[in-house]
Amino acid sequence: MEQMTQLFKALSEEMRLRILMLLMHGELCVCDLMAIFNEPQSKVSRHLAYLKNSGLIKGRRVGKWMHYALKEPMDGVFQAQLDLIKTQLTHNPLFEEDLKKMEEEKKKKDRCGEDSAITKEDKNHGKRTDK
Amino acid sequence: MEQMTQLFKALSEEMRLRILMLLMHGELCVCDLMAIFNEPQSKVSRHLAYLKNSGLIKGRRVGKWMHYALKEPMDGVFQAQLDLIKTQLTHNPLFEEDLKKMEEEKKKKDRCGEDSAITKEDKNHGKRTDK
DNA sequence: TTTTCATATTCGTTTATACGGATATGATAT
DNA sequence: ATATCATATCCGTATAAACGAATATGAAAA
Repeated sequence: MEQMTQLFKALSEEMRLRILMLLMHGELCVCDLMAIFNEPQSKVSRHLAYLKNSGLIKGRRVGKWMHYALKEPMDGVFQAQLDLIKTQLTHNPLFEEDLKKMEEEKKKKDRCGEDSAITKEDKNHGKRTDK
Repeated sequence: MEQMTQLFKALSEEMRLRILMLLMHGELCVCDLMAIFNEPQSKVSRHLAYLKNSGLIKGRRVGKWMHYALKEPMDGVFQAQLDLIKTQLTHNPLFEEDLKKMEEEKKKKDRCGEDSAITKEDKNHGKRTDK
């Protein structure tokens, strides 16, 4: 019950909704989100912390960057809510714009942890940092 | 967008969720809700006002009573959210208990505006509404 | 080790919510 | 008109959220 009200509190703030909508398409790091939203770092991090505390997302460290993704496995109730929200908000111009900016951001080579996955050996001389 | 965040704010409080779950089964007046929740009148009215301002419910005056019901027609996005919430919360003990108390409350004859519906003409033609 | 970079967290402040008790309002009853 | 009833709203207060700027932390680079 309290988990439920906490879920809705997490969903009741615009930036948090925007973050969740983006993470439905995959992992992102804080610097990506800062670039996409053009918002100060403390604000982005604060909302990420809120989402994490609410049980919606998880973070993992990749070198000096923090990558965030939807929590896996996601609570069934939460998942159903996210599915619904996705259908309801996907065609909203604000989110479409965010998505477009995200794609552009991902194209940029030499982003934070490079393309979010591969390419770790290059800089780490073959050593793996995790995963 | 703001309508969306406002919706989630409305859903992020326990009593407001309980009220909505009950109104899915039909109209109720403030005094019913006070009795079901055993909570002070100002608290119940405050949350009803919040739900009304959020566009989820409407009130109509019936004599000296105010009857509240889900807004009709309900915004499509809102309706989908309520449908989902209903499936997710129906089997929660708290809401089951509320529902049971609601039924008991409805059985009580000589409630506020009688059985929430008909009986408008009767009492407007000189019949007593309490006793 | 020292510096730098990405991010988290803290600080002081502002705004929003929530609460119970008290009072205002609007309709009916006397 | 006055009283009463059901409800809305206001009061003072308490807690939670939100913000940008500043600072702390932890990993990598120099």
